[in-house]
Amino acid sequence: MNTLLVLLGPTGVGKTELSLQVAERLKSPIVSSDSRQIYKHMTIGTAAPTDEQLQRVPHYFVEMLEPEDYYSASQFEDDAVSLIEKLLKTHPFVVMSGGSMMYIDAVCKGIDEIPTIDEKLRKEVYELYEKEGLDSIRARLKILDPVFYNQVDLKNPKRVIHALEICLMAGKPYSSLRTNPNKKRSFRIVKVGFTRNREELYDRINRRVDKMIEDGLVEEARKLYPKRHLNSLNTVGYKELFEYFDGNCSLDFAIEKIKQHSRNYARKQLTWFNKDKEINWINLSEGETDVVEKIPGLIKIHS
RNA sequence: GGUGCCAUAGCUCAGUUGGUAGAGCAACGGACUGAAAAUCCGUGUGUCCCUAGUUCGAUUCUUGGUGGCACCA
Repeated sequence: MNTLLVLLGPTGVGKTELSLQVAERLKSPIVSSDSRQIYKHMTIGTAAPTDEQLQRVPHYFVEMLEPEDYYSASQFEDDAVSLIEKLLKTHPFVVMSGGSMMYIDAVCKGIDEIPTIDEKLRKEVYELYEKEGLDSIRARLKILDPVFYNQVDLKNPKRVIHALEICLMAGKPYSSLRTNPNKKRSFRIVKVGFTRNREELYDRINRRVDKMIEDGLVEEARKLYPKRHLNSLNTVGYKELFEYFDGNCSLDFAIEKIKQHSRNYARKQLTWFNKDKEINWINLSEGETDVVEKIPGLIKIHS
């Protein structure tokens, strides 16, 4: 059966270059599972593949959207699954590479059918939140969906608000839509996770941020500054520089924060990935030689 | 050189009228199903600078050091 090889790992671990080598070896295209590299005009800050790297192997879902375009894990599920099925007709292997946890799970397990919230409703609910606070949102959710009310993290505004939005949009309780599908795909999935020892990973992240600054991240962020309120730009590497442009901190402070937030993000990714028992881990700090040659073996183990 | 102030968590600092201590940030751990690089939650033992004294008991008071800052020479 044709195989989707999922390559994942925390930011800065070295996925991009390794994925290219693996894809070249398997004669596979690369499907990116990165919720930020999917946007245009953010290439430096998201460490997107370079033009040269993009030419080595065909890539999908890289620099595809404008920052103002709406996108979601669910849309990614639809788009990526149908693309992968199509590619697997002519390729025995397709490599999917990226670190966006929810995007990866959306493709591997699927997510529930939930109506898309239209802008008007979202605005209304947010205005209610601004005016009356979270308590009011909670109270409404409790009436519309007492089941989910008891499950949700009531301190997390985004979750509570979103649940209410869904209830209003769907005309039924959010909990009734949460079926935890675990959809079966028409292709085999093998997951390989790249990791490194913490200290080394952090060191790589710090150095990569310095390199981004050298490569012109400040100028890139400056051009995007007018669009700062877009969700796509609520992103490490940009939001800190926007604070600097606002005059709220020095450039050096912003750079330190970018490093720190990137490290925090890497840690969060590892927390998420550690729960996934299907991942075959490769620790790149442990003198692994010829990782690329190891991958086909891993694929066989699971066939 | 003299005088004054300061020395407490990785950092910035609070505090204990003498009963061995706590905030913010960092760090670490966790949650996560249509905005996810988002959003949220949990975790605080540290020679309270060193030394000698007073005391049942000192991080807290006193002596003497050491280091830092300020002012005066």
